[in-house]
Amino acid sequence: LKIINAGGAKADGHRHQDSDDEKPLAARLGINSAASKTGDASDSSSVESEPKDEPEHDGRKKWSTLVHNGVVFPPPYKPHGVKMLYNGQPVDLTPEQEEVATMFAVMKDTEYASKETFINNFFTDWRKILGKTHVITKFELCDFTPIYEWHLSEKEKKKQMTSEEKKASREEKSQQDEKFMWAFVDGVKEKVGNFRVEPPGLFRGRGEHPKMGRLKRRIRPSDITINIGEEAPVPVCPIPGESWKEVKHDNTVTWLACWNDPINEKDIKYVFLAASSSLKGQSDKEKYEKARKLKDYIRSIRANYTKDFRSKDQRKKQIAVATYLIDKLALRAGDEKDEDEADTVGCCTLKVENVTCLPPNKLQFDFLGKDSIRYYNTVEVELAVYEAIKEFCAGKKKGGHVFDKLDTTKLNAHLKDLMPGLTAKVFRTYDASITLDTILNKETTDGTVDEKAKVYQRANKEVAIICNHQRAVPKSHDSQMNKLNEKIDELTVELEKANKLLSKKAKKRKLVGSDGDAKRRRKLTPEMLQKKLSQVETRIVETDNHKNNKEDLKTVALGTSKINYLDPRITVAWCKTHEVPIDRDKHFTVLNKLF
DNA sequence: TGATGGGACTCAGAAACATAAGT
DNA sequence: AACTTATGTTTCTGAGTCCCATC
Repeated sequence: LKIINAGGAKADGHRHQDSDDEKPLAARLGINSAASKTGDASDSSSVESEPKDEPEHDGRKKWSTLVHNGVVFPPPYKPHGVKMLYNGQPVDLTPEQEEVATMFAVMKDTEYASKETFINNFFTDWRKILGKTHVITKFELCDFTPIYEWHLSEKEKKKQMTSEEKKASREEKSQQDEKFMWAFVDGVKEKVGNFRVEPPGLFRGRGEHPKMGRLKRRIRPSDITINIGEEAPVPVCPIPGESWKEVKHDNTVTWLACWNDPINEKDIKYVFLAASSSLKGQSDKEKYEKARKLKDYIRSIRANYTKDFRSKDQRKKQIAVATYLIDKLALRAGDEKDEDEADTVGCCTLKVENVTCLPPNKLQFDFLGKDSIRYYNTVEVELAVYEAIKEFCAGKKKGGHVFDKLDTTKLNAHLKDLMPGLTAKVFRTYDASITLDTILNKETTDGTVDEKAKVYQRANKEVAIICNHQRAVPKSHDSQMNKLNEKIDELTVELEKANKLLSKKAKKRKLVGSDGDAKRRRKLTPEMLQKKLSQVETRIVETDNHKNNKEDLKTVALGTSKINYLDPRITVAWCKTHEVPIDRDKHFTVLNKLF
């Protein structure tokens, strides 16, 4: 399968995928699924993993004892007393009213501040706090500038603190947080992830979220459920006179505390352990293990869906085509979404306007996916798939689902029949592993560690592109590019100068003959000049590479794939065989210990 | 049998922050 | 040595996936 890039708004120019998908890994990893356990540890870059199944764990019980200290609440609001203007006049606000006004004022230089939905939602919620009789009734007459300026000066004050002061306040904070940072799971000290309760603020939904700007109210102890071992002391509620909503002892879950999301009361926010904890590490490992297992099944899975491309059963046909897309393009499953969320789609929820059929057999995808990130890609597909998509779209009006006989439940149920535990998202992990492994094996050469690290970054980049991990162009990008260009110009001038000097000397030398004395009298011998010349040359090349690399990665977010998709076992094995120190990367250093 | 909704977990990019590199 | 700036890391919290119970 060839994916022809049509040049997206972002992440353009480098989409491609190997048609030989599973070759490199399959060749070395499991030949047959069950017996491959011992066989696959032999190869250099294959991965050592002993699936040490914890016999204790029936899959439901997550811990036997759990001890922790609960959560940290944000400090109460401290009024600043700076008066905003209404219709040109300063207005008095209660601390509660001022708090919300400040939340808005502070967002002045974000995109949100100029979005209608955001403003409307904010103003509606604020007016509830202002009360019906308050002078403030029209947003247009509000002037938040005084508060914004107060905020700027506060920021400046913070910046002006000496590094000792900064360090001191940092240490004080971490001392306060210390007891909340750790939990004991079955007696083992583990890091807690987000022990801080989310502070109140204005909701910052991604994309065109209908609820953006709504007030996210303050969370109080009476909102919070604590989950802790039966034996463990219940954390003291840190706010005097208040108490927890509930204390549970549920060892089938891993969370330490939870509360209902104030924006969406049916959603729950959890306090979990950090990624470095063994509980998280274990499920991470299971994820990668499942992706590796898929290699043993992929051939038959592909045969299975290829057969169904022409099925008379429309549902079977849709499952086949959807699976094909998920396999080839690493699309997300695409759950159904609520009306009051941003309008985004995944595979199962693709709408007819998201896919364009380009004869003879190309499909152009254009839709907003998770986090409202645009997926824009033109792909050459098997003719049967092309025809099927055309048929699915035929006669449906805008907004209609391409896969109307399908949802993620049905799709996953079918995948489970093909391989135990298989779900749609496993294909993304699988794709990432294949890509990482293929590139590392194909492109790593004997060279410096830096050169090898560049190869790794290339692989990381390709995975990010396949997963469509994009980022906004960094604010400083243009200025950085300009600087690099200037640097290159400077160096080029220097190079030319040196070149001229050199040829002048060569001429002179010709005239004088190869007189050693004449040479030595000069401060710069031709040899020295030559050396300088090549130094400048390499610096130009280096700077140019650096520049191109930066431009190349300006819209690619490498972090997400590194953390969630790159199998640490592949990385660690590669580091070992190519003598790249693992501790060049903090993330893999941590995971190496964990895995 | 399938729709609906709740629950728990992974995955997501931005922003804040810390540190290293460059001047 | 003292800044400034680039880069790497952590925090934050929103947005998905997928499972299960219920009707």
